[in-house]
Amino acid sequence: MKKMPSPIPKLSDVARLAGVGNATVSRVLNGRMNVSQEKILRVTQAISTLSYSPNRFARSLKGAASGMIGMIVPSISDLFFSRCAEAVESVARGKGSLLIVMASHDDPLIEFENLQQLLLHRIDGLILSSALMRNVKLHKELRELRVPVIGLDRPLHKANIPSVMSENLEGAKAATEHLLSHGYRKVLCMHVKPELYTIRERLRGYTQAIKKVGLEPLLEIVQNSEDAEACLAKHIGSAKSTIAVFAANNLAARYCLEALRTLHLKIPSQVAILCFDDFDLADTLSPPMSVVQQPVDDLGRNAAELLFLRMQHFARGIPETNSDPMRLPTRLIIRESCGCRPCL
Amino acid sequence: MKKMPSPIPKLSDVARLAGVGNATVSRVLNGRMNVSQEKILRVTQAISTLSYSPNRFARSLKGAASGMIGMIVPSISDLFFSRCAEAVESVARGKGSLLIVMASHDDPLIEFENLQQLLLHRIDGLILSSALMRNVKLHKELRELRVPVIGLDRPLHKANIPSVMSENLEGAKAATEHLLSHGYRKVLCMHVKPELYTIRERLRGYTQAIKKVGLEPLLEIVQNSEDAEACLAKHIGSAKSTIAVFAANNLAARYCLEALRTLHLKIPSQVAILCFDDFDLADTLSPPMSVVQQPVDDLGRNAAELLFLRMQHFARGIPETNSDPMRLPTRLIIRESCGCRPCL
DNA sequence: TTGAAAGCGCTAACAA
DNA sequence: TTGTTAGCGCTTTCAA
Repeated sequence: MKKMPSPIPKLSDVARLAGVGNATVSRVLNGRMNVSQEKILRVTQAISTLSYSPNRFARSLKGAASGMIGMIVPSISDLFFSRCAEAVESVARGKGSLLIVMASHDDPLIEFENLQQLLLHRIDGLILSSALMRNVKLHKELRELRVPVIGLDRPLHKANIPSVMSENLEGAKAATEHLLSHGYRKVLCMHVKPELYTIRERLRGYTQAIKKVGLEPLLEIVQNSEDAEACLAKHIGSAKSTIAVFAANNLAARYCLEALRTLHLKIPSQVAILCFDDFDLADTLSPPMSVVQQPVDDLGRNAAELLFLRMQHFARGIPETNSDPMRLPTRLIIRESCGCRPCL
Repeated sequence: MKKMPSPIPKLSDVARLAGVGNATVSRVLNGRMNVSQEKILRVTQAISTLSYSPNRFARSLKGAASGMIGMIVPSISDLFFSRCAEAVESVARGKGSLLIVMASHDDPLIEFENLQQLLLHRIDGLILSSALMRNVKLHKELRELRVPVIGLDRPLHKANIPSVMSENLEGAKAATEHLLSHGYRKVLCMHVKPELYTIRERLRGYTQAIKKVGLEPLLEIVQNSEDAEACLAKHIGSAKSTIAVFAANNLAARYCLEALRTLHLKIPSQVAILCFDDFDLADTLSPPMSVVQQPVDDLGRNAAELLFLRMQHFARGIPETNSDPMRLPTRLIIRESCGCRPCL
């Protein structure tokens, strides 16, 4: 029985059709200079008539880059990370790379497994929002990696890895100062997950602003809307005047919002609120929510661009020079929930 | 100069250390049965002491699957698609596959390029929320693909490809019927992008419900909140009683919500509203929004599982039998915006 | 400027 | 049950 010719054309098919050697086709493919115009033409024609495209596996087996970068984030469906991922994908697309996104669900073990998977697939680089900052094992692993890594939203300088994040401290400080400028004497800070770097930074910013005016910081962890209710009840009890809440992220804001509804408290006349992290309906709520907006797209884009730069350096053997985090400024978006009147 | 031994161990390193032939290592790696217990042990030990893992490129060059599946969606940061993607990623992870997500931005050209990219990387399968249903070129392309494809949210039966989606028509019908059951005589349907299959189906469901009670359907395209305002003003003008709005997706609902706020109209006493697609703060709004909830995770999971099934069949040469869409039921979540009282 | 030929790391057919 | 060996499709010396 005769063997059918493979339906998928290969380099040697192109060579045969063009009447040249394999090496010449390869040279044309890779833009090497030392090929005559005539053969270049013959080869390119053969390529297009066969609609040939090179087999990436064979190339990569020979040492070429895989053309894929990885990204590990706590959650794919979280708006913050999905927007970052979209920005990263967009940059990657421009560089001819594909993006593989994996979710760690904030579990260091899953994160580690994801990392292994990505390495097995020989990604050329990695963007990592690491689940656990103090994970010594991971840090060691990362430092020994044969692949450039950029941190996103969470720092990795302990592993000597550069990262991109928002100015969490400054943003929180500005937000708190804004609330204080309204004259509120009682500004509390509701937050979740204080173990996260970003949250800790925001708490620090809040605390700095509060202490600067000689007040005492009121830090409250809220795990759900009931917590928020209790917290609100506690603080509003004695207050004749408006109290203010700085929510350290939009989950905390959500709990607070639910609590306010349950307690029938008016925003901002009884409780003013301002939260870190913009969210989808912030400007559609009544009243619209004032927020600290993170430059989400820029975070993703910068991380991606930094990564591709590192990958270039890495390929040429240029060592990492600088692992200081890149910090992007936030924007304070004043709407109405903080007590400001709508200004059009 | 002596050549440094490659720092990355290969199969032959394992073989040498274990004192066996390459083929034996390969057999152990692939779980072939005909290897003696003793050698299995020696090989596995050698593997772990070298912490060896096989080179995927070499394997794939030999014809093995790439261990990657692709997913093309209009937007990565859209909550609906990102949640689908998360579900797909989770299934893929369980099957030892990686997921590559690309955004088409609803542009058929980008979608086509993305598809080409994914094919060059030799994905084993594809989940596709196609930007253009009538794209003949794409359909032809898809039918000739050497890779199994599953549609998601948007049908591809014209390309003879199975897909997974919500019961858009039935969900919209039930929602409209619910609004009608409140006694509203004027139930309009605000929508965006009627060219989308899902929207068209929802409009059909709405229309069926309206006609069944002898009313005239009132279909209104709203591109922004000003449109929604105008539309609302027009319909509420003569109405002494409450009017109701069925928003065909959450974007339309958002425009409507903004319009209602601008016009100082009360929900649900003056305008009742119910929308297709749950969204993040639907239950935190005042009043909480009644919605038609899509089984987002199930959509993603089912699409992924269907894809892996197809991939298995495909590998064994079993032809596609059935390209009927799989339709998952929606849930009507009654909150307060439709006029129902809160029931705890 | 060109082509022949030697691998990249793996799998599988074939021999032993 | 084993090991030897010939490729998978490409890139890259090396020699012409």
